[in-house]
Amino acid sequence: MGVTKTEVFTDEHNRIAELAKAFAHPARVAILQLLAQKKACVCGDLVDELPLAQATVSQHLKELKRIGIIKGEINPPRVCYCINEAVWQEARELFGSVLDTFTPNNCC
Amino acid sequence: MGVTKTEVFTDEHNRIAELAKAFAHPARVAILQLLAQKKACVCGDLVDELPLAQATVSQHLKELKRIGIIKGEINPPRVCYCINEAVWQEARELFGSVLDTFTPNNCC
DNA sequence: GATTGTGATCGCAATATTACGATAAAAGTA
DNA sequence: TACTTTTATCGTAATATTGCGATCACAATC
Repeated sequence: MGVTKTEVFTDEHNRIAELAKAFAHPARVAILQLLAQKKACVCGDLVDELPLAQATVSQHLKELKRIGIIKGEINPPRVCYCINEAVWQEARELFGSVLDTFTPNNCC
Repeated sequence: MGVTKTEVFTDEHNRIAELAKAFAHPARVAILQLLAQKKACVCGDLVDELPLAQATVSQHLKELKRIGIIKGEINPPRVCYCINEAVWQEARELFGSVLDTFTPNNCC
């Protein structure tokens, strides 16, 4: 297999998993952090900051765009990437909804 | 390839990515939520709650245990799984450290 | 000592991910 | 039109992940 059975899980669980995937690779964490702190924005600048080939960075950007957490604005010959504020907020809320509902137990 | 170049990223970025992986699959989100809300604890109960085979659930539990976000206590013939509070807190802090440092921009 | 209940592990198949060189695409510039 | 710059995409290779049936391991119980 290798294919996740998304259809048997709730939409919320699938969405949380998808948003978590955005952060589930160190390069993507680095990209998101650079964009969030506005230390970079243009694709080429991100490539300069990251120890990865241009093709690889572009691929990660594509995945982040697919998830929706970033958006790109073409500014020939450059492309400027930015955090999608609404989705960023969605991530905060969904992660919070899971992480904040932990009640310590004495079960084990 | 298929192998992440962890050595070229910071420890923090790698750790965030690893913790995010815990949430990067809907089954694991469901497991973590069940444990956080204490609606299940024993492995068998988790299997009953999830639409996956026992072997698959066990594998996800192993991965969560490897990451450290859950711990298991053997209680023959059962095994009781619980959230590792310290790591749960670590996740909250690290995710927060990224998600809270977003300053809206007017770049694009 | 055989049986039972519970969970871990093995082995396999299928798909996904990561990485990168090479090349294409797009739009401006000479 | 040719050239340059920047980014996307293609193709490929290697490794990782997901899923499950079958089996193993362990301790309790009969």
